[in-house]
Amino acid sequence: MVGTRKFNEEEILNIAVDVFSRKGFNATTMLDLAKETGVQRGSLYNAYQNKDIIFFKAFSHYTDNFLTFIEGELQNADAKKAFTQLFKTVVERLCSDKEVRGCFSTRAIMEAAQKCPEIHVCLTRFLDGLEVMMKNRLEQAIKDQQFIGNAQSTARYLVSLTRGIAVIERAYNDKARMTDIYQTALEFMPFKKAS
Amino acid sequence: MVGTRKFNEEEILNIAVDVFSRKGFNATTMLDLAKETGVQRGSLYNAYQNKDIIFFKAFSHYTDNFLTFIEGELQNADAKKAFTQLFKTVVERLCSDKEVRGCFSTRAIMEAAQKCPEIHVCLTRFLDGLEVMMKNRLEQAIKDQQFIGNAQSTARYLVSLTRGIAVIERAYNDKARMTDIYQTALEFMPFKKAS
DNA sequence: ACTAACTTTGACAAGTATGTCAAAGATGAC
DNA sequence: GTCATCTTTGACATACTTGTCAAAGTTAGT
Repeated sequence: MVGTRKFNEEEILNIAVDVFSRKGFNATTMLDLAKETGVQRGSLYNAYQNKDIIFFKAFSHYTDNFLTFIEGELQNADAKKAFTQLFKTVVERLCSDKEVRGCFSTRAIMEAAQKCPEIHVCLTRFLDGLEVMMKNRLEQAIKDQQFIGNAQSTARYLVSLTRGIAVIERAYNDKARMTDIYQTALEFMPFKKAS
Repeated sequence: MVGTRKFNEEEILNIAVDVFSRKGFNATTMLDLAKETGVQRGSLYNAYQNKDIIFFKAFSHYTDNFLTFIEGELQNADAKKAFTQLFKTVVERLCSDKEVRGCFSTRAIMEAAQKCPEIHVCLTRFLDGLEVMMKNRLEQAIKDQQFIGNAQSTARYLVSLTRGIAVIERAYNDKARMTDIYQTALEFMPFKKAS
């Protein structure tokens, strides 16, 4: 590669995720991104074509990380513990970091997905990925006789619940409340100890 | 009142709810609102001061309607049926109407609440209202021996679930999926027929 | 009919965001 | 060291949005 790029793409995308998370899609301008990344606006236009594409790449980057990270959380041999761990991590990721960050996939995405079909596809692909991951774990649990129910429906339900919790984060920014919610949900589910 | 206003406020607010629902808060301009309501931009600035205030009034109007409407849905003497009816109505309201409307309280609100504290308060008040309504119904169910559990936590959990379903609507716009989700959730809950 | 009080209307000014481009600056390949 | 190639930078033109205001229009009360 000649005339190489000066900035680190990974770094730029992480910052972009952060900015979009805080401000939302529409409220984030190219100037905002330029300021916060330290990369000139013109360079951003040169490297990516526009805001949509930066968002798309940032979101993809975020979801890839998120999914691979989450997958590890479901490893516990006890199904209920596995899902508890998953939700605990989701909540932690929602609340942690700088001030209030909110869930990237729920906030900015809703705005961006509307105007950009590619991003909408990216969103559903992410949710589908989450769903498949949970579904697989639930099927395993059923085999292990730790759970009885429809894996597909339950997975979709749990995905929906994670989105709901993300919204609650935005409204109340109260970790205890979010924890209470997923614990209540999991208590209702017919998990059993391995027999 | 002298020099009376020519437009009907109720009508304007309903249209505003619709426009904000479709476009989101930031993407909606005063010009959009003027075009769709048929009221000149200057008149809107005269009547309300800015977009925030129009949004605030529109949102309040929407939630007032929503809550009073929803309350009626919980009347069924059988607790499980009551909540099923509630979710059914929520889903119907999310999907019905013109094209995709999405949940006003989940989409535009997330954007607006961030920049405007008054709107944020309005949002939590709405969610709190929903929560109280559900909590009351759950307490009744406990008295009726139709449910066992913590009414407060369960109510919060169900509120979160309604938000999650609203997000799913945006992502998939699939009524069957949304129905499946709340049915799955309600099946998990320890409802009993009246004894 | 007149007036006071309010609304409507269109125009204006100022600020903000986008996207493009030419000139200048780097860098790897030869 | 030179060249071809890409990146960086700042400037520019365009378009959009906001908010304000004066002039004109309208209406209830007297």
